Amino acid sequence: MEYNFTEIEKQWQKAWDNAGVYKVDNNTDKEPYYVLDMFPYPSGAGLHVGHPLGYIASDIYSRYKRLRGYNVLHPMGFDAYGLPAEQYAIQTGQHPEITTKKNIAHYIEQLKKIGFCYDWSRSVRTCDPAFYRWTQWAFCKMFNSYYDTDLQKARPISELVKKFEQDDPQWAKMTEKEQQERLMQYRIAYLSDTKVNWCPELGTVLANDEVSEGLSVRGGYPVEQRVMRQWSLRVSAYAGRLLNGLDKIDWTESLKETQRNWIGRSEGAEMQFKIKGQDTTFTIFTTRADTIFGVTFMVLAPESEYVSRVVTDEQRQEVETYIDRCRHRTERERIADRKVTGVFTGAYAIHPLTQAEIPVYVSDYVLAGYGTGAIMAVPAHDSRDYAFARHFNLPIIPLIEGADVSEQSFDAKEGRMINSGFLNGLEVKEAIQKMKEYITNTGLGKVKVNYRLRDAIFSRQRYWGEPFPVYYKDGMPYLIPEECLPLELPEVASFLPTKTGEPPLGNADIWAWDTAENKVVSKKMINNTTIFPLELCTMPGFAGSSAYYLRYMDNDNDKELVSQEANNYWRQVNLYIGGTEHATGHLIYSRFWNKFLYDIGVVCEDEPFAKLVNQGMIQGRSNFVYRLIGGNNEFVSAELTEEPQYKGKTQPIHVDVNIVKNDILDEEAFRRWMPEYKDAQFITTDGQYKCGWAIEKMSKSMFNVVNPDDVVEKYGADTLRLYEMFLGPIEVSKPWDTNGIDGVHRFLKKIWNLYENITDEEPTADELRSLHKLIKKITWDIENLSFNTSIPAFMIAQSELAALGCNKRAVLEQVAVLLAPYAPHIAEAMWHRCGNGSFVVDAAWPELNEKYLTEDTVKYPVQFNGKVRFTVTLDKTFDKAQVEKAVLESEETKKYLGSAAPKRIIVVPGKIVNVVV
RNA sequence: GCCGCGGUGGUGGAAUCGGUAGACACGAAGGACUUAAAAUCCUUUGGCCAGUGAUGGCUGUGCGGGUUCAAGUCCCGCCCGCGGUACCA
Repeated sequence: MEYNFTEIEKQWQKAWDNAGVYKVDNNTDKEPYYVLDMFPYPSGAGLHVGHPLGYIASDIYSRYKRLRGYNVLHPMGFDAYGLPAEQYAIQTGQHPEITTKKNIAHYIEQLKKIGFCYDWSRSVRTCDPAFYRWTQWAFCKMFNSYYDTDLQKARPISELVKKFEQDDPQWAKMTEKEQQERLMQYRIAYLSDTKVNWCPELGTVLANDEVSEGLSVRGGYPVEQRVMRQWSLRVSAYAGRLLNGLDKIDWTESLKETQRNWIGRSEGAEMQFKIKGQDTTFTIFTTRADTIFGVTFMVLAPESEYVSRVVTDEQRQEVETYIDRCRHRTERERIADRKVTGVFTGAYAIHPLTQAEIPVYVSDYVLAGYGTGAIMAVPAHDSRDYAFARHFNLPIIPLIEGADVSEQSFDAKEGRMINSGFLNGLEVKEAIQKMKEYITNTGLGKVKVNYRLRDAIFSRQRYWGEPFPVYYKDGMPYLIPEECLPLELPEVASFLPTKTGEPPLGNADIWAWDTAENKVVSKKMINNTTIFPLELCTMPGFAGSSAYYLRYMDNDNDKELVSQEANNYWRQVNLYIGGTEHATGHLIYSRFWNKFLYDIGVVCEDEPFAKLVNQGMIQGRSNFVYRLIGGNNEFVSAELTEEPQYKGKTQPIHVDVNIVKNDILDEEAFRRWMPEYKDAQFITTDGQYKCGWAIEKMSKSMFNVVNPDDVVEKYGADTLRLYEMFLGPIEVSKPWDTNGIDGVHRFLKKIWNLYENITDEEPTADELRSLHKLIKKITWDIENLSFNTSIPAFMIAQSELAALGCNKRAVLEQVAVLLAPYAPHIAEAMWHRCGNGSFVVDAAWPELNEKYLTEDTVKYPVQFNGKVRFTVTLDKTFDKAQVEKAVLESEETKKYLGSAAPKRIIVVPGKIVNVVV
């Protein structure tokens, strides 16, 4: 019977659905195993062939684990808040909720066709009030917590209040507002005036990881610095734990390294400097305390609060002009224009050791957000200080023996100290240590660890996000009661900012909080005694994605984010698959969020994702046609474009890859493709028009987008799944090249043919050897996530079994189970053809029996001086001496040895023989 | 600049612990079946050299060295590509 994939896939998807085979229960005696895909943002374009790559891999792994007897949680949901839907709403007036719902429905439909074993009843979407209730709830918990730096964990803010009441006599005298302001400096979710990445084009602030080279990652619009009152999350408090936690998790080294760099731990010292003639001191941070004798000037960040304190009257005007200029420069301009700039403040610091007077400058190469926003400049040993010193003609004192600083600074931390008083003669590393001891002992400063990681800005001036459960009384934020959650997103007349520049929620009429009635009421009723204005910002994209994996464990619980029982059962994600692009965003925020929930006792694991694999990107493979310049709609076949008569006279044009097969253009389809090509003429060598190709990003404008639906329709879901795996290792980026898909499809046709006239006869030794070779290989592959190498193994098994004419149930049944994780539909049909009534997902993974693999003989490659010359087949039981003897006696050996005597013979039993002549 | 990853036929890739490099697939060439096409099947297919031929020899995993009986795999020094990050003191 012919392999009718359309029928098979339709039939079994329906049967699985009806039987609810993928429903996951929390109450079983089975071992749990949690496999998760990073959930997608449902864009209007739908899935392309690149999206399912990771999903297929995780699906194979999930199905395998299930066959091995685990209770596997393998859910899918949607990261449904985000900019595109809102931008679309602004342009068309279509409510983001409607577009989002439509897009999600489309995604689900596409995903279902591929035959994933998701339990759809556990699905979540971040824009669902039943879901974002818990996002808001976590925010409230963060608002009501502070980070105890002694215990290194979050604790209730009420504990801090108690401490203030006991230890600080001032506390009781403060007004409520003053107390709230003080607490705000400790809360994990806090409000502050922050310098933010403001994107005027998007009308919102962006987190650091949403900005790249001064442009917004989404849209590529310029970003500038602005001070705004914003919500932030105190992620930086967790920097140490986020760093140390990396040692406990099984992620790729490169991803961990990216996070380590992002967290950016650096150990150094903070030192105090006095200002000459003033009662002011300021603190700097340095990792090179040893270079203290080389300090020839100091630099403050333009935003540093020290600036206004130290600046002299004569310099004030100039300094203010400079600061003003810095403020108006966008980050992009700063990056583009690396010219040295800065101004003298007129102030001098006193060198704590030499008492020398050191000029204090302001320059934007010092960042306010890092360390103390002030540095001691050592031009001889820091390239940035060097450039500054050169520009302003400041002295440069070399501190390391033999360092030539006439052309550039010597930044390496090596060599012997000179010009450095009591540090002279020491190696740099010793000098750093000694200097740290010195400043600690003399009280000049203290040893300090700094992190680059900054707090995450948590406000967005946007509509399509989670509302903050916050109202304002006397300018201070208060939470709405927990039992009133979720605070639902209100309707607005317009998705644009208001005329007065408020975020879109400023357009909502019903958006005030009645503290007496505990409900949302009309803004008109605000009286600031019982009815207060609500927060107008919404939460950023990473809010909803930070704890979604917990929700799948217990997704219809309306009492808790996740119950203790469900969390204690599933614990954490065992295998997480997704792209590297989330290395410094989602994967930091999620770990932070999880650690916070761990601190407050909601989850039992400190790390959310035990093992993480990054799937590579699927790139597009574009095709080109070559239009003859000045020709009459004539197109030159690719192989002719370098011929003298056409060279340099053609223009490559992207052509839709869907009308090209194996780089051969469907000429008729091309003429129909666009009106302008209606009378296209083709110049070819052999009547076939050959297209050129290139690897590019998969995108509409390159006409290289391949839709999985089309592949499923043409070849079936099983072929798509197999082929995506066959393309190469899961973690490597590779182009989608349909050229090889026929081979995989042919394999499925061929294996299907084995399942005719199945008998109960005893399998032969050869058949069993084929089977067990396959069991061993596939098991190893899946355990090691090496899915690409399994497909050849299946192909080889198929051809071996076909050659043996195998139709034995005992063999074929097992092959069906092995294939089931990869190609579940055909495997189900094969399983049933073997006479089974149950579903193949409920079968048991085949047991490997090594005894079927052992052979009586070994084929030894025989090398002479490392070159393989021939092979001999010898008894498996032969020891080294017997092998050596057999090889030496062989006719072939005489040929290669001639009269010479071998110097040495290496025998690796079971492997190889090397004769050294 | 720094950090990370990679470089194997015409193409995607395999070689999992240092042990026959190029499995498997695509493409290409030739052939069978067919009125023809599609589908299917068979043969050949890293390069070079010799031979009518079976075959034999040399060479070959980015480049140059090294370790080893043996290197795609380990070590040292380069080159190239990709990704991340960047005034982080």
